[in-house]
Order: sequence, then C-alpha cells, then structure tokens
Amino acid sequence: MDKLSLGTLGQHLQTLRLAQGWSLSQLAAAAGIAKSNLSRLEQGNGNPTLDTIWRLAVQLKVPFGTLVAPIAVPLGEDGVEVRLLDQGKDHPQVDAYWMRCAPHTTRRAEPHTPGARESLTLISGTLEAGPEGATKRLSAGDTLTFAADCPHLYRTRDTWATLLLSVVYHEETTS
Amino acid sequence: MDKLSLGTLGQHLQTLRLAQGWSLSQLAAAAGIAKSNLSRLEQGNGNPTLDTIWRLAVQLKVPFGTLVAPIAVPLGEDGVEVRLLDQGKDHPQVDAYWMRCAPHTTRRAEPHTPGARESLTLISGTLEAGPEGATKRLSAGDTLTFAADCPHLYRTRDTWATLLLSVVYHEETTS
DNA sequence: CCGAACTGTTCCTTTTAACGAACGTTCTAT
DNA sequence: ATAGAACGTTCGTTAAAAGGAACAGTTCGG
Repeated sequence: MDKLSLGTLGQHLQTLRLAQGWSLSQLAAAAGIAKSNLSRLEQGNGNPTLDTIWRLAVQLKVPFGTLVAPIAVPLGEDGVEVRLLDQGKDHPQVDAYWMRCAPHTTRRAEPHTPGARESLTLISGTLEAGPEGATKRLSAGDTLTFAADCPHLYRTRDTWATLLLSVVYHEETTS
Repeated sequence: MDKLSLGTLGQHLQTLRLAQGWSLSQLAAAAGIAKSNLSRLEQGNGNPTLDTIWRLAVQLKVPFGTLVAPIAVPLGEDGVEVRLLDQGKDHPQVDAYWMRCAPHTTRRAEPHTPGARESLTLISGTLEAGPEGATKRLSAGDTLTFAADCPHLYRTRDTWATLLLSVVYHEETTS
C-alpha cells in the first residue's frame, strides 16, 4: 500500500457522481454536506473527514474503500495492482486478493508453501495463468484452480484483466 | 450501508494495534501522527481525516476499508453481510462480492438471468451452497461453480463462513 | 532509592476542514 | 430581453481535527 493521492479521490468522486446522474448540489444536499465542501474535494484539494467520506459513500452506494482506493488507478511498477481483501483464520489458511493487470504484462510468482493451491475468477478481460509451462487462457467469468507450490505466472495480451485470487495454504481437504 | 460508528473504529483500531504488538506511542510515531490524536481515536471520540486513517491503515497493513467497516461487525437482519467488490465491464458481465454468513443462517437467492453461473471460494468456515436440492458442502479453501438461473441458497451450520462470490451473467464461453 | 524510559492520558495551541453566503454562468420560460 | 432557477465556483467565518507539551502511572536497571 502506497501513498495517499487526493487527486484520484476527486476524479473518482466526480466519475461516480456523474455516472449516477447526480448534480454536485444534489449530492451535497442528499449527503448533508456543504456543496463548497464537495466542490473542493472533487478538485483534488482537501483532506476529507471520515464522516464526510462516509456520507458520500452511502449516497453513491459504493463499498467505501472504493472511493479512496479507486479501481481505475495507475498501477504498480510491474503493471500489476494487488489488494488484500481478506484473510481466513481457519485451517487451511486462505488469503483473498483482488488483482488487476495492465495489457502486455507478465507477473511471475514464486512458489508458495508445499501443497498450496490458487483459485482465480476473472472479472473482466482475458488472462493466461497457471503453473509455468501449464498455463490456461481465461476470459471474463472463467475460473481456474491450480497448484501454487511451483513457479506460476499471470500474463495479459492486449487487454486489461481484473480477477479475484485466493491462495490456499497447506491444503487439507481434497475436493 | 448504515450509519457511521466512531466507537467501532476505535475498538477495531486498538485490536489491530495490540494484535501486531505495537504500543500506542510506537504506532503514532511510525504513522507520523501525534499520539494524542491516536489516543483520542481509540477512545471513540473524533472524526479522523482521510490522511490520518490512511497512515494508520498502511502501518497496520490492512486494506483500509477494514478499518472503518470492520469485518467482525454485526450483520444484516438475515445474518448475512454482502459487499460489492467489483463489477466487470466486459461480456459476460461479472459481479464480484465478498460475503459473510453468521452461524445457523440460510440465505435463499432468487434465480438470476438465464445462463447465469456463480463461482465461490470459501475463505474461512464451512458452508453448504448451490442450487436448491443440489447443494454441496464446502470448507475453507474450497471452490464451487454452479448454475445460478434457478433458486439457490447458502447455509451455515455452527460456524461462520466468509467467501468470495462471483456472479457471471449470460454465459458466452463454455470452459 | 531514584533516575530513566516507557506506557497512555489530558490539557492548550495551531491548523484546517466544513459551513454558508455571495458570486459569475448557463439554460429555460415568460 | 429578462426574471427565475438551476449549475459549480470562490470567499470569509466558525467549528473541530491535528499537533505538542506536560501529566500521572509503570516498569526497568544502577
């Protein structure tokens, strides 16, 4: 997780507002905040209060984190953006990630612990993924499960790819 | 999405800090905020700035939304909490959800559009899910894909269940 | 026994986010 | 044309969040 970008929040805020047909004045009134406040936020200046963000997120019907860590954000150095969604506390241990890959990028991943497996579901775009040498091509809606205790990779061609990724350590069940 | 609870944030903030072995002074210093600020927040008073929350989330290594919309929060009326993670823009259309079910609850879902399928990955707990009459039992790390154009359900027994859920509308590919 | 280093809290001060009114625009209707 | 009502902006004021120092309560070691 990197640095906070105020400009991104502003852009994303405005995008969401327009997409839902709100005017700035309307949204401000509905959220119960001054429109001068909202105006400043959309311009990228300002450092909103949790209360303010919350009120806006409710009106825009977005899961909150979406507002500040926008999905359509410039990515990391390797063209891949990864967010930890949740971590299971049971056995086997499961880590859930949201991942987004720019076009024409390849991300190589080190082997995880022995017996580890990965499951992924493609949300949009196309992707080639799996153990090195045994990758599969996926398109939106497809799912894939493969052994992750060996080097594996994710590769895009000329499209973006967004996916959910779960890493299952120390597999116990065999279903 | 309901109202903002400041107390919950404070509790959750403190829980995370202690779980990672930080002292209040240490965390405040590492995050670059005044410890008086952090102290007040943990007590449930105050309405932190986005910058403040961000700095804390980075240090605590949590995906941000986790801080303010804690995972261990009381759930909806039916004992099920659902958050929209992402929506694909391609065809087929894919909606990605994070879902958490309390013990001993059953959630029935209406059929989606014809040809729709669902894929789910269990992060923790155990769950029985699938088309009504053809459900399967899952434990942490398991995945399941089933036709969702008929009534289907999710049922927990004596454990919580957390899972990722993808709804794929109007299936085009058949892989 | 007592200073030193730490814990977390409570003040007071400074900074600044939020408010509310006024502003210049644009568009519609009378 | 012109009053009206929207739009989004900019400004000065006010309320409050963040900073900083002093505080009492612990846990050390000499």
